[in-house]
Amino acid sequence: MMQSTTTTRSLKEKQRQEREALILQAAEEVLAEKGYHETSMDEIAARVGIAKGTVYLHFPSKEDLVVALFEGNIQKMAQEVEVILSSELTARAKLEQLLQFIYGGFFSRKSERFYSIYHQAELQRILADKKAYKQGVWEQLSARISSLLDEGKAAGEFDATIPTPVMLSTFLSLLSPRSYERLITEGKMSSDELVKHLSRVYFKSIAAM
Amino acid sequence: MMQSTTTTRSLKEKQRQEREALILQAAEEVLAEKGYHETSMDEIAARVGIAKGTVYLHFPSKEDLVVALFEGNIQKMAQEVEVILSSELTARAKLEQLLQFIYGGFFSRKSERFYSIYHQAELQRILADKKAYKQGVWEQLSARISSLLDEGKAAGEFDATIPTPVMLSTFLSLLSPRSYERLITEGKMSSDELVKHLSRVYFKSIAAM
Amino acid sequence: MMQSTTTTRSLKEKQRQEREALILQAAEEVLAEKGYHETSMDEIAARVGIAKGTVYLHFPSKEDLVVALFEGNIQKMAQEVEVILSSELTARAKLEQLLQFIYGGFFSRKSERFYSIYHQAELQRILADKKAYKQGVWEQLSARISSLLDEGKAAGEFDATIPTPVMLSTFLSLLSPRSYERLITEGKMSSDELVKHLSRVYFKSIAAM
Amino acid sequence: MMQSTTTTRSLKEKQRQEREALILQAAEEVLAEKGYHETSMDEIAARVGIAKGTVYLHFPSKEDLVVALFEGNIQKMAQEVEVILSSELTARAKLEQLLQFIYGGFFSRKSERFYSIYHQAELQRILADKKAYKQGVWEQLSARISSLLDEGKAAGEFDATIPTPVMLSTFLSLLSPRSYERLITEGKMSSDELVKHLSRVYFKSIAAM
DNA sequence: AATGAATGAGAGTTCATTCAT
DNA sequence: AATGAATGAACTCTCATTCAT
Repeated sequence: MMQSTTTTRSLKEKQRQEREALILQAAEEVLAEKGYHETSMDEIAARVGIAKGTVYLHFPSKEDLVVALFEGNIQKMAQEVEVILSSELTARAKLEQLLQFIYGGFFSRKSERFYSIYHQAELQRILADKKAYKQGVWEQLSARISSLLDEGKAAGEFDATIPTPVMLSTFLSLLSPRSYERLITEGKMSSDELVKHLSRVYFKSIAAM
Repeated sequence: MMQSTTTTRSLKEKQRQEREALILQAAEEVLAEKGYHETSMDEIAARVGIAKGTVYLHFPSKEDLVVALFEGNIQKMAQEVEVILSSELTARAKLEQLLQFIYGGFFSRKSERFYSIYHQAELQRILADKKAYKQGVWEQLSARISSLLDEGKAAGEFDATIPTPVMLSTFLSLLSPRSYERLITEGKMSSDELVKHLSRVYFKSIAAM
Repeated sequence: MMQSTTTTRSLKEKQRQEREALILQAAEEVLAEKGYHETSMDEIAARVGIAKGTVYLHFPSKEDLVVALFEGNIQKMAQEVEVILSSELTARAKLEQLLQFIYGGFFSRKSERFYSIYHQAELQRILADKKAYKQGVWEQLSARISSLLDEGKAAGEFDATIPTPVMLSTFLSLLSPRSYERLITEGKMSSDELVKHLSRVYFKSIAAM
Repeated sequence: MMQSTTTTRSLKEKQRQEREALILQAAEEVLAEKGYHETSMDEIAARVGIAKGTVYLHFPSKEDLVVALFEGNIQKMAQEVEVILSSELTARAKLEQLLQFIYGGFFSRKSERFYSIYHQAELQRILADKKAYKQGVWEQLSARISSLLDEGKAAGEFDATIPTPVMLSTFLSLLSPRSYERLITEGKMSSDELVKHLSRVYFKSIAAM
């Protein structure tokens, strides 16, 4: 009896979370396609195949919906990045893995879209108000990579005459693949090849002489 | 009489163009501040100090207004770039000048805003429909730089084992200064210093060995 | 067996009526606080501690719920009034008792709220459609008091030159205590004192000369 | 030239005010019929024969619309009342004029509706937030009448043993004609007759003995 | 040519009501 | 019987666009 209740509850809870995931997924799709303002709650609901009101059972507002979308994605990304960064590799190897993760694992499967959404200026404005995670996650990542670059300099791997912020920025620009995207989507090369080239070019650029 | 009319006409025409410039300038400001959808025709008109209807005498729609804005900016930029590219310098020197132009001349004065607007995904969608100039200008620029890189390879300046598209992408990412912007605005370095560092890093990365 | 069923049934029936009473009570509270349209079925259910759907098992609609609320209150009030009116007192004494009942007994305990709800224009509109009880009860009360006033006139207690409808209206306005309420809630006087003053003033106003 | 501009401007301004008056009038009608929450901006606009958006050109929100409605009415009423109260009459005569004004002049023409709207509890809640005028006008009126009653007591006109707040409340209840309304609308008597009766009854009730 | 009042489609949001569990 | 997730009509408000003046 008790079990039945518990079972029922967890079943419902599971269904609830599944639906929430579907909503987030649909939102992600439409947002990537149309951007924040041209995405309507009606369309998100329609894509999931539910009524508009139902979306509001899960997210109290359109803003909250996209915030949840980002928090989920950023959380997941941050965790996987953390695994890489806390491994026992050289600075260079960690950065290479990071690139591989973004382009191969994370990016090409899921975050192609994530990036395309995340960089929408309209969303930046919305998310800016809820800085918590942005500073809490993005800034953290920046700090971690800066340390890594400094370690590399100390270990004689990297060129100490290049300011770390410059190294960081050029690396981050590799992680926010605006231009590189095209190379893959236009079929000029595979993501593996691209990562190989970018790694090589990047490490050559910052290598100690 | 005839002359008077002509004079009047050209005077009026001049006023008209001045006003059009004012509208474009106001639009640029508000777009940079608020993004496409949160920019209202009302506010643009108000900033110029004219009536909303008057804006429509110059541009048939909000979309056309921003398209005109970009066409103007891109045209100007393309011209100046052309001067650099058609000079008698080495490939490397041309690319360095290009960077200097973006960060020093064009970027810091005017295109800080241009870039912040241009990268708004909402606008990309709008502009995508009117590909004409995008392909006509951006693709042209890409093609010119690709040739330049190939020349450099041929001249033994650049590393021929790096695919030109990769070189191009990394160079273009230097021209679309997302991350680099911060370094300047946060006061970590001057735009001159930044360009120096970026040039050095970039050419080191693609240098022939 | 039969008895057990009956017992069970009456037990359930009793529980049902208790719950119904709780719903009505909760509805009364929220309606008094927020008015009809700002009262949601959700909040009523939440206050009772049951599900929204359960409320609909007792009342087929929000409208029906408030109609039931009034019918209950008016019924109770009518009964108690009837006791007073059918007693063996003089017209004046009956009217005094009526005032006392409203302000002391009924009003201060329960119908402060009843009145505050009943006078909401939004509810009047709803109730107007279901005139049955309104005419059936309120009009009845009016008729009874009119008779009483006529009796008083006949007995020489009241001033026969004042039209009975006027007497009735002024008396009814004492029973619908809009302005008088404040005197009590602002602590200017007790409800007993207020009734004493109102009685005195009222009977002075209609006294035979 | 200048005159033409001025004329045009004042003409437009006049039209604007006329339309604003039409909107207020329509709002008044619908509000009286349906109450605040069942009144939609759509319906108000439809009654005026304009688009919904046009209403928002005159009033920034539904709330502001009804606030404006009341401020206008209360302002007008307050002015006329002030004329009466600052005249050179006896306390009693002033109060009689006040009654006449409400029932004859103001009430029967315009404020029958005003009262029916003003007493809607839903509106009270809205107006409560913008107390300014409520306290500024209604409380002022109450204070003025209290003084008047005190003057009457001092002059031996009124019964000093009745607390002024009680006198005030009974008088105010005459001014908020809930029950009296019926006497007129049901054709039992003219408003003149009603005022005569109410005056007589009221002053008899508070008369010094 | 210039104005800005007017328009109305479309957005986000709420909530009484229904119904599968 | 009881639940509460799902529904969708209806609401307020915005703003690009039009057009009479």
